[in-house]
Amino acid sequence: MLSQRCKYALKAMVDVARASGASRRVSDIAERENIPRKFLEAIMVDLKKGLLVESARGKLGGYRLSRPPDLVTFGEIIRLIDGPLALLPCASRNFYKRCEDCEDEVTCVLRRVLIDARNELAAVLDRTTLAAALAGSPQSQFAAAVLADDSSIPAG
Amino acid sequence: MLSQRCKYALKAMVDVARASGASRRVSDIAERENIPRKFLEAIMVDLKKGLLVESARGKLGGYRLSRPPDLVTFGEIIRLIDGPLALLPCASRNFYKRCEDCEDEVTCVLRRVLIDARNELAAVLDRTTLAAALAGSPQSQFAAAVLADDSSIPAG
DNA sequence: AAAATTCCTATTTCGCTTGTGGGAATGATA
DNA sequence: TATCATTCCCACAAGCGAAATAGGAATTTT
Repeated sequence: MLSQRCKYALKAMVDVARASGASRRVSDIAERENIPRKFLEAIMVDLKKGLLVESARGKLGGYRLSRPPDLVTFGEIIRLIDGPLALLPCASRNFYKRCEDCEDEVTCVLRRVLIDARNELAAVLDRTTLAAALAGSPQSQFAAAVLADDSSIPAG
Repeated sequence: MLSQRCKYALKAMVDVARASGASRRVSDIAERENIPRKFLEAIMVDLKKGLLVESARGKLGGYRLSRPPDLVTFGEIIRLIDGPLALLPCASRNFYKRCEDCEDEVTCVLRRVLIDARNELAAVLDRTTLAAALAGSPQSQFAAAVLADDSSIPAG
């Protein structure tokens, strides 16, 4: 399950994406999406640090996407806020961590299954972009190819 | 991510499945799988209440599967211990709960995406059985058909 | 009767999540 | 310059659940 924080982040990103390039204020997003304002402020800072949005301060300030919405995937947002998509760290690609209590990870039956599961889940989330979601149809192979991040993959 | 509890449950179920019908003691499972014994005791009781295993007390006591291993899926175990597979309750099939802060759930863009995600994830976990996992190949369409539990599905 | 097991109840400890509050830094406007 | 509205930063508090641990009751075999 996603954290409340992550759910808010996703809703906020969808909201910002709807602005088609324009800026949106935190207070407006918060009111529209029913998110506590101060809490959302902190979340937006995280999204900014993750380079998913850009910000402007002052009277005409607000947040806007730092990329076109067809280049921002749900998987990317979720990883930034909540971390791994996989059900266990040992089955994660981007947040791999060895299973402490596991004798032999390579032959671990459980891990094999959970890697299958994570791959299917990641396939959906890394291919579905904000643009696709707003358009209704869930596909954008282009973004999936562009955004594929295959760094630091465990051997086993 | 799965809880530690759920990871232990999965490892224990795989361990019990390896016994091919025989009983296994909690202390043996705990030692083999590196799980705190008292903690595992509580987990096994949960698995028993969920009808996934049967128990015998006393000197020759222990746990065994209550069904053949090709009729026990990973999805079933995870749901019993951790609850929904979906990333949000409003995208869950077996643990559906309305999203409080959501104005119109039917048209919610986020929910549509997360339902896709949950369906892909559930497809893997509900079709992969203990038997299939132990055999190495991940498929058992038979079990998926038998165990499909389509009760209480939200309309929207 | 003794030993070994499952099973039940209570408690503890710890860290994380979900916020709230105050105010500093920044930028537009008059 | 003064004012106002915004992002941004820091601290903290309350609550909650997860992960155990402990002790012993109930049950079954020998």
